[in-house]
Amino acid sequence: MSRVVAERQDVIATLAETFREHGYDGTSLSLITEKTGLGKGSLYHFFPGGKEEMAEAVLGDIAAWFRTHIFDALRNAEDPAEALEAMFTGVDTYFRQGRRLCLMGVIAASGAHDRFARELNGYFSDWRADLAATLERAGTPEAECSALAEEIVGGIQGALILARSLDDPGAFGRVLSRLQARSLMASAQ
Amino acid sequence: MSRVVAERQDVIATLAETFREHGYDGTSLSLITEKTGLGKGSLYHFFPGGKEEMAEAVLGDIAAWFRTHIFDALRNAEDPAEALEAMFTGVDTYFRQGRRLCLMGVIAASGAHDRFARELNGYFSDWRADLAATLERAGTPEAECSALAEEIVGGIQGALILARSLDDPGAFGRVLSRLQARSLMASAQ
DNA sequence: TCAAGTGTTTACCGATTGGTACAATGACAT
DNA sequence: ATGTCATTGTACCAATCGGTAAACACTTGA
Repeated sequence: MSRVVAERQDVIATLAETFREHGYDGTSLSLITEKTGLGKGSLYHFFPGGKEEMAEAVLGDIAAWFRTHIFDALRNAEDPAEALEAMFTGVDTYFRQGRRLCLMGVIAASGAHDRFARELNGYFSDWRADLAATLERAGTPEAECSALAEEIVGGIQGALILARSLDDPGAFGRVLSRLQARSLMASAQ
Repeated sequence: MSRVVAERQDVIATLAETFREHGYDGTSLSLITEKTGLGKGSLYHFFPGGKEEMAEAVLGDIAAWFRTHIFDALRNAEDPAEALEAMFTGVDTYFRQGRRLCLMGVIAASGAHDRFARELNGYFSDWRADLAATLERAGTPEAECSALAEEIVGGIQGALILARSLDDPGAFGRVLSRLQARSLMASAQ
């Protein structure tokens, strides 16, 4: 039983990397079969809904990870400034210093975006809301919080695309530090 | 002769919107046939290299547009501050107030990114370089220019993805104004 | 008038797509 | 030992994929 769950988690992790690298439409079942080592029989046993259900599972998994590791940490932190710092380092690690794309962004920029609109909307609006609240707790002027949160969440997505396009992962870290510095400046006002 | 060129330009414009909306892998030849009203024969007459050549033509067209309307305007402007303002309003118009994605970003976030790596790299590095130079001419501290340009170019991409994901085009304009304000602040120092 | 492009239509190609059906296998509790 | 049920391999499906071939019409300059 527990082994089954663990294997399913492994499959989801492999699916995530495959979708990240090839996009939703670029990920064929044969590619999934190759990457996961699972035949169609197994795949459709775990995900009766086929490719769409696989992507949903992956997006759900990612959303859960961010919820527990980033969003909850922002909301529950005693020291909001500390939580902000943890968010930036956590994000830098998660996206492998700019070498890994965000699957939410990948889907949003693909033709499949309307099929997963709910997941995308939830992810980004949760992040924006929790970040804005934490910025305010950290002392950022109230009028500034929402816009700054929007700028940071969007900036992270853009930095990932920029890093990949320029073939320069370092660009991600540079933009990230600037965004972090801005959140510090705002809360020091 | 001139009509042929005009028609080809129309086809490229339709191709661009189709790729933007459906991504590279999500754009099939039958979809292209439907959107352009051209059969395969005509399509392969104009673009013997098939889908890849169509995308290349579109990317080339977009790069040329930005070169003449944005990059050159930045470089040749007498008043750099004015050129910066023109860039932000031009970008806002081009991306239809956040309702239109950037095809360069769409390709970068897709599995086809390595096939068009040269185009992507050229677009983003040109933009970054010309923007950085203009920021410096506008009085931005030298050490700040390159990083700020990077932040702005990336920020625009991220804002487009954010706007689409939140189904809130206005988010694009809000981020854009903040980026513009920042470029003004930096050059006022 | 006629040859030479320039476009377009239509039929077709093998390969691959996402998905289904089902028999075989395996582990495991009774 | 046996029945149950989760898991898997294989064969198969119609539809669509990107691309090719060749006959066809239209314009145009000589």
